[in-house]
Amino acid sequence: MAHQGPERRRNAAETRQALLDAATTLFAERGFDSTTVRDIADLAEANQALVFRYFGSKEALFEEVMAGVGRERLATTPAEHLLSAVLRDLLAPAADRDRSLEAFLRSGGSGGAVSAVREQLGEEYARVLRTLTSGPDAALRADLVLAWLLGIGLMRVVAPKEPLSTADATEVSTLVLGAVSTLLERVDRAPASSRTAPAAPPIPTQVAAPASGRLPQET
Amino acid sequence: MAHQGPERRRNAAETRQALLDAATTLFAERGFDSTTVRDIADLAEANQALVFRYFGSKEALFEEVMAGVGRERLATTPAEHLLSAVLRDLLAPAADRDRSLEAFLRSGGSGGAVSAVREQLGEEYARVLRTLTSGPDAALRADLVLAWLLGIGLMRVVAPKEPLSTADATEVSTLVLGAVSTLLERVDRAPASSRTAPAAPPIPTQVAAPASGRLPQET
DNA sequence: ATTATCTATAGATCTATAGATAATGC
DNA sequence: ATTATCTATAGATCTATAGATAATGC
Repeated sequence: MAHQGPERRRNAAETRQALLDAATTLFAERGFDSTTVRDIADLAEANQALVFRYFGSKEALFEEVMAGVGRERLATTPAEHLLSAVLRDLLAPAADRDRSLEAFLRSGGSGGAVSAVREQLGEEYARVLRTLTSGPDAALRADLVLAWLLGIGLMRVVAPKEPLSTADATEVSTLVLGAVSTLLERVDRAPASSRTAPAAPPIPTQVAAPASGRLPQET
Repeated sequence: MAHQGPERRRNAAETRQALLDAATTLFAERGFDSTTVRDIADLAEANQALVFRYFGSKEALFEEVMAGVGRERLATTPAEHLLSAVLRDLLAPAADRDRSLEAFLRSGGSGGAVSAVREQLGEEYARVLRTLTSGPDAALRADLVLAWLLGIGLMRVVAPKEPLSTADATEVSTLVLGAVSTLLERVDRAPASSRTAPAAPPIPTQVAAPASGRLPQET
């Protein structure tokens, strides 16, 4: 019950960040609706009114959470590794997982701004995945791959179900990447378009090496 | 604003059913948290207190909603058609869709009893899908298929994303069933088990004929 | 003096219950 | 007389704001 960790000396920037971190954790664990502003402030060991001072509203705070980690990875991961990077992340222990995806999955019931942010993030992932395949229905195939990733996240985290929720990450990746490469490569339906669309780059069917997303930046 | 539809004469059974239907619709559209008991009563044109009289609590009402349509189909659909049946349902217009799946997807942030019901429904689907494949990791493969279905539902309904959200149902089914059959059939990793486990039944790769779930029962 | 933080509270919910009312069946 | 329905409200939230307090930098 006692305070723990180093006392923060009055520092707006640090307090703001502590609130953002606490919000990320709680939105991921309980979703938007079930998380109260007071819970967030308590976890951050800050005053509840500061949430409004620093972010304006609970919804604006959610937007900022969703704009965080996930987009960093999108920007730094090459397209052909995105799939295995997301899979690896999804299958990692909760501590070093990208919590914004969980927040996404647990906030399906919230409307308004929350809903808008959710859809926007989906667009961004799909755009990158789309570059992995070609042909007339490339976008649809890419969406299906994204859907699979979301579904796996759902069954590992939100509605945990054995054996998937505790299965070995490599085994899951192998199965998924195998089936996905089938899905992305079979473009033999419209041979006429083989000249318009260049061949899609091959999808690595093994788990990629750890991404650089979390490495400290060096000069 | 005026009442519409035939006035219900005092009839507990009918009122109860009207509340259950309204709850199914609203839980599917907004999730558990964002739906209020008063919304449900209003849609059912009933008094708010009757929700508690007939169901006990909001959570108990949710449990009853989730126990409905989805389980009917589970009981009546042969395993080898479940996959395409769920797909067809998922891809159908909102009006004749099984709303309990949407309620499931939109209630990821709710804990307690709601969470328990969610996990239980997942178990039941997975158990049926599991019969479609064999080998040491059959259960894992079945989970992955279920995850895909959930993810597709998510991107069609909860976080609608073009082109998947409006894509032709048959086209989606073809793509998914093709990739899934690859996933389920490749059991060549453990040849020793080919004697213990009988060959899995073939997965139809076409959309099945309309299920019998909604046909009126004849004598 | 500036500004990060805290107190107190308005105002709007929401679930759930107790007890009153009124329509039905005998 | 029975019981389906309604009124009124308790009690517990929750987001958000206004204004007070107190730690920092000059």
